[in-house]
Amino acid sequence: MTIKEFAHAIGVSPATVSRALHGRGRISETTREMVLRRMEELAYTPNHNAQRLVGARTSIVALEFRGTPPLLTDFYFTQLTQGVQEALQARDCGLLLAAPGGAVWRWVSSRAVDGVVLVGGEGADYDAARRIAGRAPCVIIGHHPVNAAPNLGSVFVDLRGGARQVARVLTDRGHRRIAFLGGQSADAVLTEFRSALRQAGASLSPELAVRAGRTIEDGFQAMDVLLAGPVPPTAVFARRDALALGALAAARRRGLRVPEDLSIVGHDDVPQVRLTEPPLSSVRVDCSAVGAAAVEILFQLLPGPERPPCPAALHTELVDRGSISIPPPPRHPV
Amino acid sequence: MTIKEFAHAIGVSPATVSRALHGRGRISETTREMVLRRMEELAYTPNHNAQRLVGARTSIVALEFRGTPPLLTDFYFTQLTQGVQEALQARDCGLLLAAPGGAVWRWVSSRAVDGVVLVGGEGADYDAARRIAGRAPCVIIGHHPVNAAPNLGSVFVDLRGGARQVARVLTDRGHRRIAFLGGQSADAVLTEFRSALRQAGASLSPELAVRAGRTIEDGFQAMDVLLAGPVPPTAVFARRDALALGALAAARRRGLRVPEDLSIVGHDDVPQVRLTEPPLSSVRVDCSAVGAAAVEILFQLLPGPERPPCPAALHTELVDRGSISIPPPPRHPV
DNA sequence: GTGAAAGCGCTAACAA
DNA sequence: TTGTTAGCGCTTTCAC
Repeated sequence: MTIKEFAHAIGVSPATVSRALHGRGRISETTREMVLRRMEELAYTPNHNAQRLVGARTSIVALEFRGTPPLLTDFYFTQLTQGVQEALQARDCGLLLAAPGGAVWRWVSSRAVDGVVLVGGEGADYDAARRIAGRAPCVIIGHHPVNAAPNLGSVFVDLRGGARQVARVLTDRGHRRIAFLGGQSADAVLTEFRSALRQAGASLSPELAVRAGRTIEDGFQAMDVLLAGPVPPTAVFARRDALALGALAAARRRGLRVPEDLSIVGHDDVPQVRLTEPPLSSVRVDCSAVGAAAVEILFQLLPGPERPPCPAALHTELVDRGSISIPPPPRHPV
Repeated sequence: MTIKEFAHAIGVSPATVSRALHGRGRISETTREMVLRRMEELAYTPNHNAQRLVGARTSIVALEFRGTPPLLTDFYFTQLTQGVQEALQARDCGLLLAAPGGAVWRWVSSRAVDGVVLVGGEGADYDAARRIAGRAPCVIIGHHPVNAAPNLGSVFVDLRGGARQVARVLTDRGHRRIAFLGGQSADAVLTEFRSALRQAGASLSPELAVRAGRTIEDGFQAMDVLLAGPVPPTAVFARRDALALGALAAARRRGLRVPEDLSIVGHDDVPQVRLTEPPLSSVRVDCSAVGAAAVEILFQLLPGPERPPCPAALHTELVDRGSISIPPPPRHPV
């Protein structure tokens, strides 16, 4: 049923129906109610495409994940998506899940969506974001605030807090030989962890900062090598929980007790870390909140490109579940 | 840029541009190539809404999850979504992730999408599916084939194979006292498991068929009660991996070895079951394939409501990782 | 093989 | 307060 047919059926003009529908324009409360009521009865729904064609308000937002495809990080994907989903739903907006690899551009340029949330992987994604922002409001989620640009907002997870906390807890309990697993050398977690250790009078030995991959197997390998070294670490901080799980397995394989012989801390706090024995301590990132924040910013951007976007920061914190202990007495004189 | 402006800019009529774009209608190869080339140059993209308004081909499909929100089952969500996503991408279609609770109806009735994949929870969802099918092609994913209806297809996971396999493996290894955790009494897994046990000369004692919940904690509680009984089971089949994980914990708590003292088999094969010691055997369901199959069916439905839809079945199979053993020698005379 | 024109369903000026 | 009308950008007959 079209608006014309419907309007005719209830004895008003299309314009009146439209006005009743949006509350805009002058219309009497009586007519408005009548139209709305009969809309229910006749099950009339306005055509979404026609509405968008004439430039109606924003109704669909696209979400795209850049960067490496999810791994154990499925949790990340689920949580973030759910956060975005719920926030959009509260605003009566739909979520278009764009395929990885730049599909979002198609939806933006064809005006199928009127906003974009981009989950950034690496640096190059910022260029993509700026390009998109030229066409529609865009919010990029990353680990760093983005230079303000018209139509471009950003939400970033400030990874430093959690890293600092881990450094503090480990050093406080007396650890001095501490390892770090995973992450690029420019990674914020590593950087912050290293400097926090230094501040605490400890330090991160170069041979204990391992650039591992992202799987459990990677974590196992890396930890196994470390434990085979002359002076193995008494604690390890893994940039991803998967690596931490691998480290746990490696320790077990060598007959080490966790946390008595080796303290382990992960990062991201995926559900899996609660299943091990002992449950692993991990740095929590509230992905759902990140998604919600992104939508929040996006809607601040909507009024127009004039408004200067303000990057929103979310912080991380250590959740200690008991895989951290004091270091064991040295087996070799150091 | 509109088609009019673009057409004018390259010296042809809008109609020609449209023809070049779709390959339909009479158009010379030369013009076609020229238009396409200049489209790239001038970065013209047709307006998606206008295209849909005039009733163009299908370009967006909605996906909605009914039923209980994901738990440990996040994996289910991720995999299924990914399967749907990839299949749609291959057909150059977009994915609208509808909010749980019926949001999909809005997108269908407003013609924002031209197809729907519904992931059913309980029975009532079939009515919703039929209602949707009245407006747009719809495929429902469930555990049972759906009565053919115009415009309505179905993909179902045939749960029987896996259940039968579990029954066979357990009885073959000599188990006679076997427990079942979770699931409604009408659940296909339970039904099939019971009848397969019977065929093998074993049986499922009523007191060992426990209607547990869906969390790890639920599994722990239920298993704990069973193990406290006078003649505890030597093997347990859990309807969900979460329950199996709980059962494992309960066994551990009582000092039982797995699988020597208690064999455990889960269902769904979520990644978590590989992390335990020993890794749990589980019945695998290929959710990604289910999603892809749904899209496949959906596109068979598109030509029109005439075509009779044929329910697609996917089967389950046991993945044995080593949490199944022969039963321990009886501690009490039976 | 190509162009002109009608119309998809809606909103927003402008009239009444 | 309500109705009339002119497009929004596209596809698709129908002429040429």
